[in-house]
Amino acid sequence: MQAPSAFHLPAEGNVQKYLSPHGKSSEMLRLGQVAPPPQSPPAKRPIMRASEFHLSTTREIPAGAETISHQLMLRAGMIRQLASGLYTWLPLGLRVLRRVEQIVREEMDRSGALELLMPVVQPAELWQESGRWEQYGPELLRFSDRHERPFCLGPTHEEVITDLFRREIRSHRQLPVNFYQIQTKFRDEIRPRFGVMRAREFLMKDAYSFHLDKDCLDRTYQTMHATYTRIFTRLGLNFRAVHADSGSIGGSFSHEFHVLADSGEDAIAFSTQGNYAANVELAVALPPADPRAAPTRPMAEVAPGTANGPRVTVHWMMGRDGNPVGLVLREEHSLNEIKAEKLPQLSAPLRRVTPEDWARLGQGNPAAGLPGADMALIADHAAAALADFVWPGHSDGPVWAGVNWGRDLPEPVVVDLRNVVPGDRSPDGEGTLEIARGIEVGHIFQLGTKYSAALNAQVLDEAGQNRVVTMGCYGIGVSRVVAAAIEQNHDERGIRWPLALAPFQVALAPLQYTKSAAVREATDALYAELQSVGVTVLLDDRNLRPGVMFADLELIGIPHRIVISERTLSGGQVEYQARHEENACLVDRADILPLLQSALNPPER
RNA sequence: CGGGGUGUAGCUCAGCUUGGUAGAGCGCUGCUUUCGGGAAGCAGAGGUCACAGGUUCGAAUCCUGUUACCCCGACCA
Repeated sequence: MQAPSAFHLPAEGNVQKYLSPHGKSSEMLRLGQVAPPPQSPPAKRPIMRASEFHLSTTREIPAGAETISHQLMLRAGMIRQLASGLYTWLPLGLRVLRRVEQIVREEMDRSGALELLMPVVQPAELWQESGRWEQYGPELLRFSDRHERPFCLGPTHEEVITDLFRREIRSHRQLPVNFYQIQTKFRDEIRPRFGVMRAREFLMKDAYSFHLDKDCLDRTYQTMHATYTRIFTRLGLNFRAVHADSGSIGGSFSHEFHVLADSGEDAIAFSTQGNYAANVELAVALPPADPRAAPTRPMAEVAPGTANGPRVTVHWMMGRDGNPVGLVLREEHSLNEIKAEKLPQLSAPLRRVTPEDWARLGQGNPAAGLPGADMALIADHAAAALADFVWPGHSDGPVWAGVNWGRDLPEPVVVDLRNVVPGDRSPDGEGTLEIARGIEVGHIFQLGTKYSAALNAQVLDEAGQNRVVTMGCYGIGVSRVVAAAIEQNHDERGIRWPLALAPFQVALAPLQYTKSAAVREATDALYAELQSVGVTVLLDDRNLRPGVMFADLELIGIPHRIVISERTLSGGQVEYQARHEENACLVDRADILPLLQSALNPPER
């Protein structure tokens, strides 16, 4: 395209008058009012022909692609890897990415948030001001410009938005405000993997809201919760919003949005009957309903194989005071390190006691014996409720059976220490917990004043006093959503896009397109009809053997396929198959348009 | 950063142990026949065997170093 640089490109609706050699434009030219661009080529109709679209599929499973979404994105020709964690989006993949982006944008706009765009490159000063220049690890990619001034590539934009806010917003009357952007992020992940699922460079929607008080923040937070729910619903994904740990970004209150898929990296627990849902990292394990039973037998040292009774395991952690603390759980339960890290008795980055530590402390490994009364013990509720239990011995050595709290061991501090397991009582009291795998695609936080205080972002309140604003932040991993959608929607033949994400809604698959005039005419006519009612269509004019063409269209996951052949055309029919259906069906040519229109516009749920 | 693995044709891989100047399948180009589920025949194109150094008459192959990518652990949307 040769857009004449001296002129604005005409808006699409006005193209005609500029292009017409005889119409208004020449009059206008004569009148000397508007100089049309010289000989702009006619606007090209966006016919999507497979032969011109660079479909680039492969049969082989690419080496080094572990997850299904990564394999399928490579096989379907959606992405190509440039370097570790860096991907090019090919035309097919970009169409899907844009679909996600557009739905996110529409719903954010609808929520009242305002789109802006911030730089990827950020000056170190802001990060020094917030303290994160030092806090953030090596995943913050730092570099210097030609003047030796330090910069970083933005992994997130709290500093930049807070800086913008403090320069722009003066009065509480301008609040609340919620700014968002859809922008490339860079995190120098230690180990990028799973394709765009965990890339170093990725596309993210991040929003930041500003408020004078917590109530106002709460309202926007709820609005974002509802907005995210709308977004993932519109995307056609099976998802859940769960309570979450607020992680390193800090803050008090947060929800994660997970796309459910067996390959997900996170475990999420949710109530079978109630509304409770939480990341397993955070899910509360209720104490057993029944109190501890009384001891019934004496403690005895026995061989490991002969011990009867419930067993416990002990995790020795370094305490804040430098002495070991034993964390006791039932053997069938696993330690929740997030919960453990929050215990005031333990050192803040959790650290296991090493053999060297024991030696330095002048103590033998207590796994070789029962801990004495001077050893600090913290037990999980479930372990604390045991009686006559088995205490572990040293490797193959003897164990202690018939052990009881208070009699053979000091009464422990009792807390929630373990990961929940399926069948646990739900913390909301309704039903029991189930556990599913999820892929985190969204996260909403109440940040509080962490950044606004550090960067001194204040507004004047009603009383004319300066007040530090309180903030929320709301992220969606846009590029990750694409991969997550595939993890959730695929079969042995390839991708099965939810309609909202599909790169094309309909594929036309003519047989003998270049040989049969009847097929070509019928196909072109159908193409034009579909396009005129706004359906996105891919016309596979590659004249491939049917098997190859079908396999390609199924691999790339187009939801609806119409096969046009002389055989069915002679009976006035075409063949229709939905991607998620097992079999095709014959449809009268006259019925195909209404059929597709109803398939593409399902009634509101 | 630890631990492990792999770099050979566009893709997936053999060849390396035992050194002798590089192969298969798929894909790609041309022609012919085929044409409703990844066709067949014929003819072709395509590789400084990741890079550098060394050993050797001779290195994809043996040695040393470097580098890239992948997998397992701590980070994260």
